[in-house]
Amino acid sequence: MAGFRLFDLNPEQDLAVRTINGPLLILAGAGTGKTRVITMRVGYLISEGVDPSNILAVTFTNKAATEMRERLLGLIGKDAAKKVTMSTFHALCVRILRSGIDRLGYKNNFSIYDEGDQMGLIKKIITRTAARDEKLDPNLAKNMISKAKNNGHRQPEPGQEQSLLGAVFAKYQAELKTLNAVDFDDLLLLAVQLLEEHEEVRQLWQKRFHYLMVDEFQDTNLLQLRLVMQLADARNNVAVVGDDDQSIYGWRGAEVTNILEFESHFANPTVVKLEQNYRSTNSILKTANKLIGNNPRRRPKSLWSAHNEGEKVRVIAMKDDRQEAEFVAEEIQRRQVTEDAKWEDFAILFRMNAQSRLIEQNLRARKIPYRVIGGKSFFDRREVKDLLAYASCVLNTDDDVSLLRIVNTPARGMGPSIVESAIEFSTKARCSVWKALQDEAFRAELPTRSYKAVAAFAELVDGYETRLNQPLADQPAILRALVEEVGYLEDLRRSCKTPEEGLSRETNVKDMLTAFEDYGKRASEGLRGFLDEMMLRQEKEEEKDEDSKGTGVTLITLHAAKGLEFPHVYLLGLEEGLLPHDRSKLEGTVDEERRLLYVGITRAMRTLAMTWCQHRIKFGSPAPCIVSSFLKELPPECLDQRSLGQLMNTPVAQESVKGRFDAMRALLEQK
DNA sequence: CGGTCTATAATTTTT
DNA sequence: TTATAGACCG
Repeated sequence: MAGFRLFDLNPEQDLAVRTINGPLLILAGAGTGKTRVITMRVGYLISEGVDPSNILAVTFTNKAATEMRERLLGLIGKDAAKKVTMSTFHALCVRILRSGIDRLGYKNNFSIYDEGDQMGLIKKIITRTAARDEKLDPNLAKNMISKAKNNGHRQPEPGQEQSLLGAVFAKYQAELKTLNAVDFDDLLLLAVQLLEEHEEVRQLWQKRFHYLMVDEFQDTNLLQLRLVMQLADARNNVAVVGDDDQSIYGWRGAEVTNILEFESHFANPTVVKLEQNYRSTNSILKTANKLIGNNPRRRPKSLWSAHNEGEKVRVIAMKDDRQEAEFVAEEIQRRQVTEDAKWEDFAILFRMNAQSRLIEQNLRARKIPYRVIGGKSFFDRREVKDLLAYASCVLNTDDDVSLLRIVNTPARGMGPSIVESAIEFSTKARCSVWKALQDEAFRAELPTRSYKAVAAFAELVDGYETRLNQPLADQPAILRALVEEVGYLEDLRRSCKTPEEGLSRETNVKDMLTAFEDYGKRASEGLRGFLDEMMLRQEKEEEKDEDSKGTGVTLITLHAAKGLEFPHVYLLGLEEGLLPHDRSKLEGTVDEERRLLYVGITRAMRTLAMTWCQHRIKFGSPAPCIVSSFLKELPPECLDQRSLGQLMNTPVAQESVKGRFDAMRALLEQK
């Protein structure tokens, strides 16, 4: 590719882009142009003669992958960009597994279980396994199993098999295998196993990718590291980008040590630090630097900016959470007018989702448009899951969880008693429920009516399975026909309380069917591929329709805010117990809470206000709060600390003339 | 069988 | 306060 130019890169960015051979660690602080460096580097690789199809860029989220693809498209053009593999860890693992999981005793048409499916299965196993006096929180079990798997364990540790948790773990794994299903953790676990244990598979993939790039490396867990190590061949062309100071997913299994001890995983890497920040004022950056400097075990970094100091970071004490919400809403409303700002320029950050409620009320009362990021997944919707379950069930009839979900939806005479006995039979015969339903020995026990219902259901599924698997089958049409034949939409409407709800659910189903048709036009993997994509894209409600983007004030948790930036940020609830959260002290993860605040602070471009309350309503009743200990770690010279009362007494005109005078007064007030 | 009542617990959530 | 899960009753 002739004429590719590296423009507007600072010396460190330039080094990161030009270092193409051997391990490379890019420590990219917040707002240092990370994505730009990654895409530029891909462009540079290609300009140096690397075949784009030999490049693999891995991200955590679909959103990041999409963004990178778009940026790359603008940089190197459609043809080359399309050949670069840009994928999430999980999607990559699906690709690896679809073409080789049979070596591990699964069938290549395996189903993918999301957390809901996983939970259902675990609950079932617990009730089946636990003795009468034993209890196990399914949620806890799920987390423990997930943690174990993310540490590379496919079964309970020796000695653990006797405990209920160990037994459940073992049974869960075994059951998944008979169901020919894998959960999200398995995708990584099994892909790593496949690569580690099967030389020929490993070589195949190593031959495929010569240059690896991993984004958000601080969030990788043990398995993801192992995956990268397996994919890297002897050339070890592994470039990772990340920031240990922004590692906030330790509780989900992320290993900060992956990035802290990069040198021990990939020998003699080039290490590049990106410290020039293009996002924030120096007041904000100094505040962030000082805070994070209190963390032990980090790669020292110090963000700086060519911007000026900017306004001081405000720290405002509130009487209570009501006042806090009122203040933020009022001020945003005022600033939107007086500072000629857009609603989109403001973001309100908090530790817990519960904190957003009061804010929402206040914003609504003032008719301020806002959007709440996070919340429930689109895929948690009943009708969406039902449709996916129908599809999954027909593609992999052994998928009990999906089968049980739709076996009597809509009602077709397959009531709980039949289902119960089918499950019982399947447990005894150690087969899937589907096999049980087909087994004459099982059917023989049933009364005539039930027998007929089972036979009809079996015929239905069987028929569609055959139709779908025919070569050149018009799969979208077949899926549509299935939905039609079972009368799903009618049943859905009937089960809804209001017509509006029914309509919205119906629309969701139709949208999915349309999405499948669209998928068929751009991909060749058929319903299986579509399902994979759906399962791995557990996107949230608000991400679904693009037009909802960019409208209004953003309400978001600190976790979800990583990677985003806003001109004006309000960071709420800087209180001991909230941030750092009480639980973090118990679990000894206060460092991570500090990083969380660090992430929050570094989201702000121009102004940042942090608030804390003397009282906050917790679980219905007001509780006294004390200011977060983190606040003492911030540099006083960058702060403008006051109580709300003091703020109100400041004339509006003076407020915009912040500077020396304010600083002096703040100093005096501190005493 | 399905709806309603009551006890219980209470971060964060990329796939 | 509120969400949710399991118990309980019509």
